Amino acid sequence: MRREDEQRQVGDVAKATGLTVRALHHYEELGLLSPSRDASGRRRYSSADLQQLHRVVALRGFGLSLAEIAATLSGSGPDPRELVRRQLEQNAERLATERRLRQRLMTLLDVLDRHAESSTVEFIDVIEEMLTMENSYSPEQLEQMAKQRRDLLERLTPEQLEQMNQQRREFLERLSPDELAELQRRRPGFERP
Amino acid sequence: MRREDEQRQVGDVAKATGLTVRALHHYEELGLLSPSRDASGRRRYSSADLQQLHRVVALRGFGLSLAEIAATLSGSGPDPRELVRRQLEQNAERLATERRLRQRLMTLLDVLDRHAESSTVEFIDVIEEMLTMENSYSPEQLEQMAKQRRDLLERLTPEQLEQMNQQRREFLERLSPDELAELQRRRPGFERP
DNA sequence: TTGCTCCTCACGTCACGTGAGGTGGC
DNA sequence: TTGCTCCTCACGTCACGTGAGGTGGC
Repeated sequence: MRREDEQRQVGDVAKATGLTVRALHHYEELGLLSPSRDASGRRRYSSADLQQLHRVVALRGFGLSLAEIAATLSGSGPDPRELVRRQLEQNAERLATERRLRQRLMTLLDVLDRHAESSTVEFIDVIEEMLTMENSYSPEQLEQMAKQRRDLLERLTPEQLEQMNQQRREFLERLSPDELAELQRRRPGFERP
Repeated sequence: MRREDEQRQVGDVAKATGLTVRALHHYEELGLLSPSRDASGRRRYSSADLQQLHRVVALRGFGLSLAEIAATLSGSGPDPRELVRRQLEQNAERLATERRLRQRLMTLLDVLDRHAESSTVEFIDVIEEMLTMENSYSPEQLEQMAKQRRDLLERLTPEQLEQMNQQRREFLERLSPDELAELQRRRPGFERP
């Protein structure tokens, strides 16, 4: 019999769980796991160790930090419901952050696609323009604008696209000389209508 | 005249931008910013420095790392469109991760709310149960289950809640002795129907 | 003897936070 | 002289990644 007591080595555990050996060492350093050692000093994971490890992995999967996991498993952490609610709050914040970023990126991509010759210099110019826009418009207005743009672009026929270009030309023609100068100052490569 | 050439000190810049002095030092260490120094060695930020700083902040706002910002501003980075597309991909991944986490957390909160006496021990037990569930059910199934549960809970009348409890009792009665034993093994505090 | 797995340091990552200890400006 | 702002180290954070250099097991 190779393994008398079903004690796995660290490499086996790593393969079975998808964790790295280093991660297992790390969890042990933090006291989350305490496998025994054999005569030669090698770690031996019993089924109880594996169960403990699964708890760690489970809690990590719910977004807890390793310190929070240690507190939870030792019973010194906050009430479970409270814990989960906090995680949900943090998750909601991160979701909101990522959604805002997505809005900004999509708007930026729209602008870049509209702008044929987009060198890096112009790219930065566009970004600065977006910044000033974001400072002068409310987030709701910007979100609405981005949404409309996306909805439109998704269902555009060639005729509609031509119509858009027509509207753009009309928009440019309605600008006062001062406004046009301002636009050209901010966009050096901008063609006159 | 206090400020002859409109050169701001690092503290002024920090206040005006909402960044910390340390962050400004850090950007300078990375070569993102190079304010001049006055006779006594203090940093002086010209309007050109401030513009450069605004570019850094803008790009950071689009999710770029400071190294990516350095590459972009020096022109050695990838094409702007490609850059934005990559950011969108990473953003989509993070969004998906956060949405999955949210599903898991809400399902967990549902289970905890259903479970009156939720000590930490039982909490971990519930989590382990969810883990085995997640391994035996497909993500779609779980998502569907969580969704249904949430939709239901949002519109429950007291009568419907009683009906749910009734269904739960019936479910438990339909279990074989073996299945019931299994359930009790996994949930020590579980009451018999 | 040769691989293979294991061991223990110990530095690196990323964007700063946080003192420590000291100096010039108003 | 007293605050105030500034300066430069330099270590800490978080969850490991990544060698380095060495030893025991099959």
